Amino acid sequence: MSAVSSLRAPAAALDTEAIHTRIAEAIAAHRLPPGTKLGEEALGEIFGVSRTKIRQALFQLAGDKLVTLIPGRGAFVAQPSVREAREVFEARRVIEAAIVARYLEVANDSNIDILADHITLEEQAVAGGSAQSRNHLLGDFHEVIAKTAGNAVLTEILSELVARTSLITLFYQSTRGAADSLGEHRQLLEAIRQRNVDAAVRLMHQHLSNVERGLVLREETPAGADLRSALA
Amino acid sequence: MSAVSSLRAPAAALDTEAIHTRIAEAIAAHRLPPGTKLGEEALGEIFGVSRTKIRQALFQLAGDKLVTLIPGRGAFVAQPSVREAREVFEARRVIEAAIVARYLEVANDSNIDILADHITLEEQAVAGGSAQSRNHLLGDFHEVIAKTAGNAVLTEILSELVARTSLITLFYQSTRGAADSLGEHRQLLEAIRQRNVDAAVRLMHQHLSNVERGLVLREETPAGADLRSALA
DNA sequence: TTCTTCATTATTGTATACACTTTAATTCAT
DNA sequence: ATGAATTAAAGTGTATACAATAATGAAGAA
Repeated sequence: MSAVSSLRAPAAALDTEAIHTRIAEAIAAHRLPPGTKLGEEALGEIFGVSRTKIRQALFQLAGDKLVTLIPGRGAFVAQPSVREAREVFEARRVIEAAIVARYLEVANDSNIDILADHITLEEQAVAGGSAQSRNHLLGDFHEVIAKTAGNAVLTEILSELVARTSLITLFYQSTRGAADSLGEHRQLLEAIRQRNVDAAVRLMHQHLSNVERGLVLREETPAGADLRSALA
Repeated sequence: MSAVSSLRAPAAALDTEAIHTRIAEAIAAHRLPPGTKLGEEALGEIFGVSRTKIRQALFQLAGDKLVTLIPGRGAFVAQPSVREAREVFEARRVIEAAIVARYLEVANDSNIDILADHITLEEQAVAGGSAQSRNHLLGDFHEVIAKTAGNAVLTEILSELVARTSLITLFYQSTRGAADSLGEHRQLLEAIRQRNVDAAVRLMHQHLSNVERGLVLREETPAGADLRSALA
């Protein structure tokens, strides 16, 4: 590839999946707050594609429950209800208790070291990183465990729930600091190192309940954000 | 509405969601076997809409893992791998164990009567119904419990897993009769009537394991089916 | 001013046109 | 007759045009 082409080329049109990922990440990273209008033409201009691909991506995002489609009105970043928030946390407790138990069945020492490294990253982000990278790493911790546990179906379900959790914690302004979650992750790692299944399951359950308890579960309606600065 | 209009009208164009549902049901009901090519033009003609809506529906179905999208080649009814089959059953055991426990917390006698009525329908279908209605009712049993348990997030996840299970049991020709599942459903109902949580959870777990064990988990590749007769 | 009504504008919903890729068929060489 | 190469057909990927719907704003009446 020539330097000229990389300068002048219109950046090889993104496909539907790439657009889906970009928007999903922007929502999870809190760059697109709940309620934001996702106009098709505006998104198409940002990504340099026609509305066709944008619409497909928005349909997929609606399937992920990250976006709400209102017929005739358009797409908006989802505003999870209090009920939905509680249900997502309960679902996560159910699934992640099983995942952490399975993790302890299959994980070897090197798997556990990878988890420890991840917690080190969390520590650095809590110490000096952006709120965005903190949130991302804290959610990723759960996905790392799931991936090692080895059930791809459960892992994918959890990924969707983690993304929804990110939306929930923004919408219901969490009163918890990232340091609280980090501490609980450390405790969980300790139980894992000791191969204590009961303790690990219990800690995972408590951790998720603590995060849920940290939410201010009242109905509110914040405003939207600027599309271009969030995505471009 | 006049009789004339109902005779002549082109049956009010179906929307994307309706098309999605129709195809999903056809797959779950085994009228569209795994591997069947889902041509966009053919589907558009069947439903009387353009490829635009068909494509949106196919994208959604791919998200449900009922359809596989191969770039440039088109959409095909999914052929779940042996690994995926096992993972779906494990996921169901995890989720449904939690659901049945929650069910016993919230269900009143009238809820349980509804479940009993459902089993009566299963008995009738096993006695004299079509294979199609038997399969549908046997899967529906699990969804009825989930719905009563009251967590919509878990219920929706389970619905998708039940649909995938339907695909799996067709692809890996089950050696079990519907009567086996019916018997296990009856046992489960009995435990529920006695409000025995441990027994109910154990029976649900065993039931799902038995269904999985009834599968012939080897790789195979059956042929496709005729679109029009399955959907029109 | 404030509410209602109507015209205008903007945006979504759908179909269609075209480019490009894959598949199939036909032709030619071996 | 078999297989490779070429050409035609069919189908998917994307953009765009048009129709239908909803949001916006102006004008007029209370």
